[in-house]
Amino acid sequence: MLEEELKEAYHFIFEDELMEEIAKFGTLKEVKAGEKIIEIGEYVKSMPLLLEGAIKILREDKDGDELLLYFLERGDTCAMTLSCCLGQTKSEIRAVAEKDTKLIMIPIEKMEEWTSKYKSWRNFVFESYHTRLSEMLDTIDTIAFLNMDARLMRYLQDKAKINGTDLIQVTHQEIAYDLHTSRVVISRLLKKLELEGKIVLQRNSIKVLDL
Amino acid sequence: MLEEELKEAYHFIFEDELMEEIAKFGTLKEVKAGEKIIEIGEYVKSMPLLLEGAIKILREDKDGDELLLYFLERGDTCAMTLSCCLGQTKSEIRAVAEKDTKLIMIPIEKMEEWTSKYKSWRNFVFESYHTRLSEMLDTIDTIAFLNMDARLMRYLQDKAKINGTDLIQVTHQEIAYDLHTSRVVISRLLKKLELEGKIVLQRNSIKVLDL
DNA sequence: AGGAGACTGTAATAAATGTTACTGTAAGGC
DNA sequence: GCCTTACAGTAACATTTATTACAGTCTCCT
Repeated sequence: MLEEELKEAYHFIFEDELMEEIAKFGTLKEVKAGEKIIEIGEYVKSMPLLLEGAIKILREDKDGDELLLYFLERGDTCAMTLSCCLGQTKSEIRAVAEKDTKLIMIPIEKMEEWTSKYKSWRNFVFESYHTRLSEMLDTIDTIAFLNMDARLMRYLQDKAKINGTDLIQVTHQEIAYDLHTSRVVISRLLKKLELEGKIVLQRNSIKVLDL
Repeated sequence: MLEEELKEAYHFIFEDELMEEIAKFGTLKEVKAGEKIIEIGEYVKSMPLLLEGAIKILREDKDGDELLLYFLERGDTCAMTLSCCLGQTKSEIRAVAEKDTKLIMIPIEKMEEWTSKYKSWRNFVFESYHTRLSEMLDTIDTIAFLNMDARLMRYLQDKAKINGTDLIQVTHQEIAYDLHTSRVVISRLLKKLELEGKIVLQRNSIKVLDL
């Protein structure tokens, strides 16, 4: 069953022999929405391949407040974690399941081995780094170039897309945490977006119209 | 002569055989301070290894305004460019020489070859990605978590470090460009920092005291 | 039913940043 | 010297974001 899902998500990328190795040495991990997967400062002993679900990656400031960096989806791996594995350093980010999620965990010893052995694996790793750097640039653009209302709108759109529905289950406070601002600011801007006809507000959820 | 500088900067990292290949296939490129090295949207046909000098990496918003991402120094390579080379995509950033700079340009065909052939090269590439991701996180922290006065102070310290002197040759307008704000804001904050005894202002230059 | 706690709306105010406008001064060309 | 231009200082004002405070409503628990 693991093999099937693995195949579905990754057989376009990896050669058969590597697929077998992954199935052999990887272990399945299932996480419920909201559960923490990696904490800042932790040593990472295995690398995740995402089979199903979604993960949000967060950064923390010195006061313990958060900032959402980006989401990971099926077929993604966490280049940040990858980076930690290879460098044997502590995690610089926190990872939390956005939905119920299935992962395959690859022990780091295999990473090095596969890197020299399989071209497809090397390409996957490079490709992951590339995607992640692009995503980080996007994050920087959003933070540096956009006002809070535009950031909020983008956040809602991302969230809608990730969850595959325009009805987002989230409180104002949670949004405030992700965008590193205060609940009052979010409530105010959400109300403005509602008046502009872009969203509809309900208790504990938001319907995104403008998609 | 190229070989000597190359050796000085990279012989800790690369095995002898690879050093020879680099010397053979790489071409020396010299850039004066202020000169543009890579432009956004350009296809990159070779990868730079920094021998000497410093490069600043910039991002641009839709109005053409800039934002400084980070500096590169000796021994660094531009993971962003690397990423572009491997993926055959356009550059997402602009690179400008911060000081007079010497580079070795590696043709991209060699990259793929060396990646499978030399372990030290693979490690270098992975290491570069790791460093770059960390640097990007740092940039995000600075933008997202700090006020403009703290960002300014950090900017001045970085710049002093890169140029190896506490007397920075720069105008308020240039700083404003790098930090993506206006000249007036920078002048105001610089004056405040001067009153706090952290810097001394002169025409076209700033002396950083608090280091 | 009643109470506690989470969630939302909103006003009032403060602080940070952005914008416009004007001044004075230094440097370089003629 | 005189003119032009770049650079820096600063005031006045606008906008954006942050903070504090409080009220109203919904949900769940007992």
